[in-house]
Amino acid sequence: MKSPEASPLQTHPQSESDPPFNNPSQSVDFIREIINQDLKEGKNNGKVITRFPPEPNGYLHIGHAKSICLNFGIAEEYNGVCNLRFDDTNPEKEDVEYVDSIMEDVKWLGFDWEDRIYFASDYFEQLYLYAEELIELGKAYVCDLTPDEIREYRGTLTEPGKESPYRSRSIEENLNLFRRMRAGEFPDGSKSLRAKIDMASPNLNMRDPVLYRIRRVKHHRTENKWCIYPMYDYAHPLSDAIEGITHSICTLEFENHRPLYDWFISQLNTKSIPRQIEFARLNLTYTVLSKRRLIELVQNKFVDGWDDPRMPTLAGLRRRGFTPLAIRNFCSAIGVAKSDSVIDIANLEYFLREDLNKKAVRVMAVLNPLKLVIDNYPEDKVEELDAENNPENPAAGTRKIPFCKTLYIEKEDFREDPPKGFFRLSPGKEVRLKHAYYITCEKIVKDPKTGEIIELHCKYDPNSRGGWTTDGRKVLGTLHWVSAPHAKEAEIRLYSHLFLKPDPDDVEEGQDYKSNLNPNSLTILNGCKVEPSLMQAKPGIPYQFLRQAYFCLDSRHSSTEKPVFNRTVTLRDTWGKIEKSQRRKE
RNA sequence: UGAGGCGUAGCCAAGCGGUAAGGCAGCGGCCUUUGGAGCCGCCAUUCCCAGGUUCGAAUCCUGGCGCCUCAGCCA
Repeated sequence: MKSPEASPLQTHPQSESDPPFNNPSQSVDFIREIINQDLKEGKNNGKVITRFPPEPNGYLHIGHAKSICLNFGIAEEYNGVCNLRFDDTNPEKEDVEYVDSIMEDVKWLGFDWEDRIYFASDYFEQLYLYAEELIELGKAYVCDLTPDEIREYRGTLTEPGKESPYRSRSIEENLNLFRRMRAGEFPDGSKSLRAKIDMASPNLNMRDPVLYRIRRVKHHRTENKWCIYPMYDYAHPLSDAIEGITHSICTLEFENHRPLYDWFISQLNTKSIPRQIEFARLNLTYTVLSKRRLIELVQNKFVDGWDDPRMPTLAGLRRRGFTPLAIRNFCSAIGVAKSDSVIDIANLEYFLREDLNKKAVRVMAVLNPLKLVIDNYPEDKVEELDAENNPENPAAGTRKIPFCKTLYIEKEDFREDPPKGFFRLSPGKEVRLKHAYYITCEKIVKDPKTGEIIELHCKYDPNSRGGWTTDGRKVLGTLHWVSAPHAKEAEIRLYSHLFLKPDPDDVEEGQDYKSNLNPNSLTILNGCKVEPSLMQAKPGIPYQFLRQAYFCLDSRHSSTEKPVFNRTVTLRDTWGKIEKSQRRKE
C-alpha cells in the first residue's frame, strides 16, 4: 500500500453518486504508479492531463473503451482533465460519420470532455511552423526518394540503412522546397519531408522517418486547404505538447516509437514535456477487435452494420443492451498491464449480468409457446395477479398481470419423460406458475400425425393463489407463462458469439479468421408470446424475461405492431450445465 | 546473428528481499415463488528454466528458453 499522500485515490474520494469503482484489491496499476512518482517529483506542476486520441476512421469498440476508461478515469482521479482529440492526419481514411459516432459513444460511456474537443487538423499550421523550425535547425530535409526507394534505403532489421542522397541539401534549399511542397508545386508523393536522425539506428523508426507527405485529398475539416499532411509520429507528440498533455497513454505497438516521440519534444522547444506510456491493448475471446477486420465484417455484410448487436463496437453493444456501467466495471476489473493478454469474454458477461440484475424489470415472455389449458379453471374468468417488478429492488414496485384458463408456457419446460433432476413440468408433476397457482399436468395432446406435443391439460389448486400454500407443500419447479388471450406477439433475436473458437485466428492453413464465423450467431424467433406490458418497451431499457435472459427492444427493427427484442445476455443456466454434464457421462 | 517489450493458476492480475492479494471460470454446499440473485467453502508448497547471492528469493545477479512489436509517404 502506498502512503496516503502518494495516492490521489484517497485524497479525492469518489462521491456517493459515482458508479462503484470495481477494484476491491486497491492495488495500483503501473501507469498510476508512474503518475504518482511524477507527482512526487513535482513534475508538470502537479497537473495530470490526458487525452483520448481516436482516428475518425471507424467505430469505437470495447478495446477503445479500455483506453477511454483509463484516460478519462485517471484524469478524474487525479483531479485533472482528459481531452478528446481526433487524430485526423490521414484524410484518405477519415470521415465525419466516424467523428459523430465517436462523440456519441464516449458520451454514452459516461465521460465528459466539456469544451475540450480538439482535432490534430486544428494544429496543422502550428505543426507546419514546427517543421520549418526543424529544417532551420538542420534536423529535417526534403527528400525526393520514391516510397520504394525509401524502403530500400531504410535497411532491414539486422542491417543499417543508407543515407538519402538528398540528405545534405542546404537549409535554404530545404526551406524553399518545403514551402513549395505546401504551395502545391509538386505532384503527390514526389517529395517528402524527413527528419534527419540516424540511418544506422537499431530502431527503424529513427532512420529518418517521413514527417510530411504530399496528398491532394480533401480533408473532412480543412477541406482543400492543405496538400501536405503530417504523419502520426510527428503530429502526435507535438499535438500532445500543444495541449499540455502530461501523460500520453497509448498501446504497446507504439513502444518502439517512444524514442522518436521524445526526439521531437526535445528538438523543438515545446513548453510542456508530455510523457508517453504504453499498455497492452484489450483482446477478448470469441471476438475480433481490429478496425481492419471490423470494417471488413461490415463492408462484406457478414454483419448488418457497425451497430449489429453481435459487433464488439460500442454502438453494437449499446443496441444489444449493454449498459455503460457494465463496460466500465469490466474495464476496471481487467486491469492494466504490459503483458499481451486475452480476456475471457465470460468476464464481460459477468459484469453485464451484475449490472442488469440490479436494473432490469422482470417480465414474462414465452419464446417457444406450448398451449396449456387449466381444466378446472372457470371458462371466462380473468384474474389480475400481482407481480413484483424486481426482487433486487422493492422500490421498482409491482404490476398486474392477467391470468385465465388458457396459457402458454415454454416448450422446454415440459418433458413427457423427464430426466433425473428435472423439476419442471411432466405428467403428474406439480409445479408453480410464477405469481399464480400450483398446477399438475393431467393430459398431453399430441398431433396425431407427427407425435408432437401440441397441448397440455392441467388442474390447478385454487388455494395456491399467488404461488403459495399454507400446508408447507414443497414445489421445486417454477415456470413462467403468459395468458393466451392477452399475450402479444413479438419477434425475438437470440445472439451468440460471432466466432466459433475462442481464438478466431485458430484456423486451418490457408484460411483466415472469417472461416471461424459462427453461422448461428443470430437466431430469429417469431410468434413469441409476451406479456402485454411489454408493448410499452423502449430501446435502452433492460428487461429480464424471467428464467431466461436479459432483453431490450431493438432500436432498428421494432414497430408499434410488432416489437423486436434483442437478447442481451442469458441468465446463468445451472440446469443447462447439469444436463450437459449428464449427457457427457452417458 | 538488430532493437524494444513481456513471461505469477484455465483466463486476467497484485506482489517491489520476510515466506503467493483479488476478480472471472471451475467445483462442492446453503438458501430461494427465477435451476436467476445472494451466501459459505475449495481451487499455485510455488512464480518460464538452470545456476548463483542471502538466515531468507516470484522479487537481486548470471546464463538460457518462449512469446509479442518494428523494415507504410497508416495510426
